[in-house]
Amino acid sequence: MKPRSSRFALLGLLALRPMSGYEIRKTIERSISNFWNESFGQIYPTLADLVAEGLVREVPSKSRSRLFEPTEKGKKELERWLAEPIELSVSRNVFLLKLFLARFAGPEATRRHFDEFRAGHRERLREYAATRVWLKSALRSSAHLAYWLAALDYGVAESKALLEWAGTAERDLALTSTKNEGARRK
Amino acid sequence: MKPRSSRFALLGLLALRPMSGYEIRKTIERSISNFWNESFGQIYPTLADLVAEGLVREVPSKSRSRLFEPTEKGKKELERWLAEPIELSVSRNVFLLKLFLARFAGPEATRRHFDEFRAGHRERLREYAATRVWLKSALRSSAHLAYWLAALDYGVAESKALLEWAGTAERDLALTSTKNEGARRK
DNA sequence: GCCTGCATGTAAACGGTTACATGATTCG
DNA sequence: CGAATCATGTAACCGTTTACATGCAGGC
Repeated sequence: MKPRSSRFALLGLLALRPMSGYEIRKTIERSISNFWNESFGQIYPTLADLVAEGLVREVPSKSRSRLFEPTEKGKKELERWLAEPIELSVSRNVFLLKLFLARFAGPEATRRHFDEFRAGHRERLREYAATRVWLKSALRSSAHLAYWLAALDYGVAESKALLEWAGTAERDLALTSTKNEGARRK
Repeated sequence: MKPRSSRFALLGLLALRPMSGYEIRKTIERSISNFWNESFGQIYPTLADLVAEGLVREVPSKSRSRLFEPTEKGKKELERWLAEPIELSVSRNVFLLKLFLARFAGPEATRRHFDEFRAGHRERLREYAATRVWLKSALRSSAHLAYWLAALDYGVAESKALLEWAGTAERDLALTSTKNEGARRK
């Protein structure tokens, strides 16, 4: 995640079709917000940088929005970045941190975290299902479809697995807690 | 992840046993580095902050390392934080971003990403298995064991699911790419 | 006329990593 | 003796989020 991937995210989105900063934000929200986000405070300055570097150019627009598209150089740069190897970075997981320290909390708190965790992932699965239907009809002939479905299924696989894990994990925890009934805290 | 969780991570680790900044770093590396990391540049100033707020105090030490432990107030604060609900945040996923944009890259690049992705998760599973063995013997009587194993299993479940996903996803992609043989790019 | 959504941007603050500086201790 | 590791800390930088400021357009 280190090497300024925001710029490439923007570059990639503009490669789909010319867009304004505002449209980029909306598009992200509707498509990749499950694994990627950009704020306006990031988008507009980055867009200016990309233009300054000749990776993106502004195209004339009838409306008051400023449309941008990648230049040839920009497309090359995008391809280069896409081919670059990915270091799988460790993203912080507050849920796991709290589980790791759960001995210091009451069992009620942990149970609530598990409940919310499950609810969250069930909700995500519902969203994914809706997105899947929509994608298939809206992008019937798009060359991107297969990749976008694959990305969607990543989320589905993850949430399903974590839901299952949550079930067994909580049952296991209940078992050991009844065994050492009494003493809490360290 | 928003509200300064670093401080609580340190507080939680110090609740396990009094530690120096250096030891905190080492402990993180050996235990929760799969889902949490702190750098020295973060640890030492945060430790100073925690002391200034009366959540942590320094305990005398024979060696040249400065040992810290949570105060009563600190323990209370930790418990309070542990009970707080968790908003499941979206962490950026470069792999998925590249998959989403894969139409702009060559199929070789995508194949390589998948290979590395699989290799990475297989490696993780190997590490998890080793950690599991070690944990069970080293913490046989610890009240933390059950939680730590649960946290470990989270990673196992995730990696297993993603390995499976990668297999089917790549196969699906291969199918559609042979169907639309010829045209690449947009 | 007013509210919502469209639209662009800036400034400040934040959380975090990296690099640097320094020196003691331990072990081969 | 020299290298690795222990140990503490600071400064600079980076990417990102949040809040703020501004104003137009379209529909109720």
